[in-house]
Amino acid sequence: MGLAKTEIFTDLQNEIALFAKVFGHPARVAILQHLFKIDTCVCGDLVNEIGLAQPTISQHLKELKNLGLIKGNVEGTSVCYCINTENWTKMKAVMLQFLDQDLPQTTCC
Amino acid sequence: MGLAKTEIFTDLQNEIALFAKVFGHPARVAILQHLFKIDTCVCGDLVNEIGLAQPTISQHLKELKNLGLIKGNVEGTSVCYCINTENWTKMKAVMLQFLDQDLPQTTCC
DNA sequence: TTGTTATATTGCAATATTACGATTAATAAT
DNA sequence: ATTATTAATCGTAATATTGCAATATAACAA
Repeated sequence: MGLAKTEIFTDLQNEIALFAKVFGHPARVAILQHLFKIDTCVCGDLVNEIGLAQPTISQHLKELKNLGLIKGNVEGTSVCYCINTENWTKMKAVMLQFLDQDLPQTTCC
Repeated sequence: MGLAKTEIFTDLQNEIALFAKVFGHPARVAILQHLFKIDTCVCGDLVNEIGLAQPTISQHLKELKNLGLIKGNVEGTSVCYCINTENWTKMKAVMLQFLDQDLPQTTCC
């Protein structure tokens, strides 16, 4: 199929999966790390920094923007991107809750 | 293509993406949540619990096992699965480092 | 041995993802 | 106005993912 049966899972499970999915490509990880490092930068900088073609970077930026993790601001012919700190914090809370569960005491091996 | 250019990214970026990718499907999130909740369970229980076909669950379990996040133990005709707590802790450290970066002070909008 | 149960593997169809060339749109500079 | 610059969009090829039916495997039971 190639299509997840989202309807049989909880909203939280689907939300976690959606966030995780967007982090599931090293280019998007690299974009976010770069934005954290230098606060704001234009699309062209990311193209140079990362080394993928401009349409490819643009596509990755779009996915990050769709999930609300970054914001873009048009400045002349450039577009300046930055972390959406409010949404990042919300996302982090969701992911931490998942990652930070109490480890089981019993294991099977 | 459908194939990430992993060679242009750092080991850490690729590692983060690999972990995130495995969390990028709600079935695998659900499996892990269930294992955290009841410590250990056999494959068949997960099939009932989650509601996907047995081969599908088996495939998701394999991916979690390949990344080292769960362990499987053969018990007669059943296989008992549990969280690999040591590797989970290691994974968590990597992901937290990524998620918990200091928020930028400057934004572009 | 024969059958039963539980899980893994194989094969495949449907869909999604990744990457990029070509093009478009929008602003800026001359 | 014309041209350059920047980024988004479109179209498409290559590959990956998801889900399951069918089958294989492995352990136990009678």
